[in-house]
This record gives sequence, C-alpha cells and structure tokens, in this order.
Amino acid sequence: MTASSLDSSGLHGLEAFEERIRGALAEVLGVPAEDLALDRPRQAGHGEFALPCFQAAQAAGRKPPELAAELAARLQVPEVEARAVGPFLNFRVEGAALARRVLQDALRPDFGRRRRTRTSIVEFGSPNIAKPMHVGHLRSTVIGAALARILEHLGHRVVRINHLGDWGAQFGKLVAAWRRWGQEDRLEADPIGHLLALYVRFHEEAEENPGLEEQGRQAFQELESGEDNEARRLWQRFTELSLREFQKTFDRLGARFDHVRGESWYEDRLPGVLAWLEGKDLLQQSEGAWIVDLEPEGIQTPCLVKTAHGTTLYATRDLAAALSRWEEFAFDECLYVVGNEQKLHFEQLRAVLRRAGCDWADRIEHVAFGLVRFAEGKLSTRKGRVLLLKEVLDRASELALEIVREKNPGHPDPEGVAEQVGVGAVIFHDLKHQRTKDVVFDWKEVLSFDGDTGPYLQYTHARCCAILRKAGRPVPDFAALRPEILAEDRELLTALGRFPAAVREAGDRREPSILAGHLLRLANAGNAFYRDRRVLGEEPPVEDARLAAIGALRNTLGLGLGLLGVPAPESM
RNA sequence: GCGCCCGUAGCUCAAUCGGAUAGAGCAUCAGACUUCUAAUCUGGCGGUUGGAGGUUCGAGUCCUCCCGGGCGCGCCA
Repeated sequence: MTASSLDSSGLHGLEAFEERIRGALAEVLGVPAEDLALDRPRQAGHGEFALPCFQAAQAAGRKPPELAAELAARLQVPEVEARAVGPFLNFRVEGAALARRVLQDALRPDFGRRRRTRTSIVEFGSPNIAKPMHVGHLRSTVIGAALARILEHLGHRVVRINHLGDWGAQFGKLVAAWRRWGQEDRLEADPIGHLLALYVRFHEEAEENPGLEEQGRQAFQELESGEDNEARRLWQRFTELSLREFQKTFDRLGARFDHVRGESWYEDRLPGVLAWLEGKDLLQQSEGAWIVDLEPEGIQTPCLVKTAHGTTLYATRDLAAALSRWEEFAFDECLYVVGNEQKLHFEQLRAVLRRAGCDWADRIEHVAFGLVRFAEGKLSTRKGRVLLLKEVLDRASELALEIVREKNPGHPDPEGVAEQVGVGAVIFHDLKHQRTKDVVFDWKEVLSFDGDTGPYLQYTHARCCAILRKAGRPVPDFAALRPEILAEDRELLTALGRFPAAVREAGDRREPSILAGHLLRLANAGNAFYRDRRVLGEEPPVEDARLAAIGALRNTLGLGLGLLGVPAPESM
C-alpha cells in the first residue's frame, strides 16, 4: 500500500498528515474538523503539529495536561506519533512515512497545487501614463503578479488587469502643457522624460499663473467630450508612447496581464454609471459637485462622482470598472493591489456599491501595501523627486554582473544570469517584507546578495542543478527509491513538506511574504543537507535517495521562486 | 482637529489571527574550501517587544491612555 492511497484528499506534503490528525481529533473530541486548527510548534523536538489543550479541557471540565495525556493514549493516527508535553498534544510524523510522502509529492511539477473553483480578479501594476514607473510601482507589480500566480497555483481562475492611469484631469493639464511647451524632437527622443518635464513645468508655472489650471480643465473637457478632436489625438499618442516604455519594465519583472485596460477603457460606461446612481436615488448635488452620501455606511466623506465642471472623477471610473468586471467575470473576489493611502477610496467604492444594492460589493478587496520612502522623505513625481524603477533594475543587474565575473569567470552567459540575479534580488527584497508596512528605500539593502536574499535562494537552486547535472542521469523514479534512507533528514523533509501550506496561506492572506519566508527556511535546510550529506559517489540506494532529495529541493525552490516571479537560473 | 496604520537586537525584518525558552539576515568578532558552486556553512556578541495600566490559564499579539512616526480626510489619481 502506498502512502497516497491512504489519502483521497489530494493534499500534498505535510497537509496530508495534518488532515489525518484533524480528522482523528475531531472524532475523539466530537467536534467538527473545521473547528480544529493545529499549531506548528516552534521547537523541532516538539514535532510537526500541536494542539494546545486549554480550551478543549475547559469545555470538558478537565485539566489541560490530563486531557493531553489521555488524547495521546487514545488517538490512533497512521504514521503519526502523538505525545503529550504538559498541556500540549504534539504530533510527530514517522521518519520513513515523512520521507515517502514528501519525496513523492515534492518531485511533482504541480507540487502544492489545489483544485479550487474560484474566479479571482487581480488588478495591479497600474502605472500612470506620461509618468515614468518608479519604485512605488515595483510594489504593486511584484505583489500583484506573485499573488496572481499563487492563486492560480491554488486552482483559481485568475484575471490579471493592468488598470492604467490614463484618464482624468491630469491629462487635460498635460495636453495644455504640450500646447505651450511641447517639442516634437524631444518627444521622439525620450517620450516619458519629455512628458514628465511638461507635467512638472505645468505645476511649477501654475503657481504663478492660475490661468493655466483653467486651460487644463478645458483640455480635459475636450477629452471627455467624446469627440475626435486634437486633445484626444494627443492623448492617444502619449498613451501609446508610454505603454511601449512600460512594457519593457513589465517584461523584466516577469509581469504579464490578461487585460491592459486603462481608466479610459470604461469611458463609454461613465454616463451609464451616473444614470444608474440617479436611478437608485443616490445622487445629490453638494457645493456644485455631484456626490453619493455615505453617512448611512458610516463614512463621513462623501464619494464625489462628478465635478462642478461636469467631468468625471477617479471614483466614477472605478465604479464603472467594478460594474463592468462584475458583468463580464462574475468574480468571487476582485483584488486591488494598490497603496495604503487609497484605503478610503476603496471603502467608498464598496460603500457606494452596497448602497446601490450590489450584494457582491464585499467581494471587492483592497490589497494594500505600504509606501516606499526615502530616508529624506516622500517621493513626489510633481516635484521631480523620483527614483526610477529602471534605474534600480539596471544598477542591480550591473552589480550582479561584476559579481558573476568575479565568482564564476567561466560562466557561458554572464549578462543573462546577471540580469536574472539582479532583478531577482530586487523582486525578492520587496516580497519578503509584509506588504502593509512602509519600506525605507536603501540601496545597500536592495543590492545585497548575501544572507536572506533572492540570490541566496537562486544560489541554493543552482547548487542543486549542479549536482543533478553531474549525476549525469535523471532523478530516479520514486517507485525505485528507498525513502527511509532519508528518515533522519527531518529538517529538509519538513521544510519541503510545508511548502503547500505556505502557498495556500500566502494566497488566502494575500501575503507573498509568507511564501518568501518559507523559501528562506527551505533553502536553509537545503544548505545544511548539502553540507552534511554527500550525494554523488555514495552506494547506489543512498545516492538514489539523496539525489531524489536534491531533485525535490530543486523542484520546490524552482516552483516557489517561479510563483514569486524570481528567476531561477541553473547556474550562477 | 478627526480617522486608519505602524513602533520588536546597532540596522532591516520574523514570530503560524492569544500558546511552549521572542527568532533570522546585515554589521561585528572567531572559525570551515585538495571532496557535489564559500553568493555557502558553524559559533560568539546583541532584547524591560516605545511607556503605563488592564483583560486571562497564558499577551510582542486583545482593550484604555500617553509618547513617537506615517498615511488619509469633496471637485488629483
């Protein structure tokens, strides 16, 4: 009988054992298995799972240590040993069974895959046309792309949308600025650079010349008129030029989208949204503008949907986008990977939809992240204080090239790996932090390739590849292995076995750093194994088993890095 | 002024939605390459978890107040 035939759950790695334990506990305690959450003990000696018995003991009128001891004696879980330690009931998977299960699962290309039936929309990236992508866009892009891949791995149908900032009053300003100071040759040479310069100049000069603001407003009105006029042609041109630039950066970051739909994509629907709100009797005029009052939803600030000048606003277009997405995709969840500072906006968005009677309003979820700050203060595009994303990636790539040349002079493709290592370092540095916390940008940290970094994971992966290359043969088939040879290598096995749970948690909590952190622990265990266990040249059954362990490590690291969007070169 | 978020080792961060002795990396000090990549590994140093109360079997985590920082608060996105 193989381990897999014991489980029909389809769960991989340690999740399969966890399921067994919870099932057995549920039966003995007479509670639903869903209510039982197992802890992971901190100390390795306490096994893989634990149940603190305080609550159950209280419910049964017993003392926790007593109950723990009794449960330990009564529970029968195949391949799992239950032991009471004080008030805790600890579970330890038998070494051979652990090795068998983990090797079998961790060698699969779909390790950790789930079969869920959910539709998830992930909106991310979303740079503003005519402005260069800066370090702030890195966060949205990298977190969003990772979440999309993670959710896909869990079986979700994922729709990736790049919600470009390509509409609104700012484009009126840009058109007005172009009419005054625009230069063809400079636009050709460096589109975004020139457009940004125009934008900055507009704001500078508008402080002395208030008439400029009026010209900007008029230009946006021309744009929103729907007519095929000069303003529209300019806007279209700026958009195309910008998109071409963005694509290069998205490619480098490994981010792809199912739909590139800017705010302008919903232009046709804007009148419909306003009419719809009116039909629900939600529209009221206030100080010349049109608003939806949100006091009934407990939000003091009303949602502005139309300016006194008759133009639409961010909220109008986001309402249109939400309604359009609901009609088109009937999503189970719609994730917006957008900075913390827009919290109120998304609360308003949900509140308006709730007031309008959309029962799906709460499927809208703001996946917020902290902003990137410099030690000297906040970034500001208008003030020209920006750190371009391209510059960060370039510098990381250049530094990586120096290091590749130094450490691996014979590498066949130094530029190629350097780009993978440099960009991988930048991506991983971002993803290893909890997404909601602000980050202070520090070149030294971002460009570090030692310790808990992307290159550390890549290096561990590359070492595995080197062993497999030198073995000169494929990883032996699982059926031919004697997994019990690895029974003592628990650190590596449990780290591998926990990968599926890490992916699941990262997806469910919309927190890629959970996966990032787990990969670091896995690489740690992997490097310890590398240090302690010789693979090549051992007697055949041992070499086979260890080769399989290295294969499983390579596969799992490769999968995890892939989900995060960090390249995994085979040598570096 | 009001609201939300955050304060953990010198620095950057963890701590499994309240569980066991608060852990990593960087920096620093001391070690390990004739053996599968030393971008690695081993060990040392480093803590009143911003402060004061409270809740309970148990608090870095929850509640109150204070201090410090960030963000937001109607015609930008």
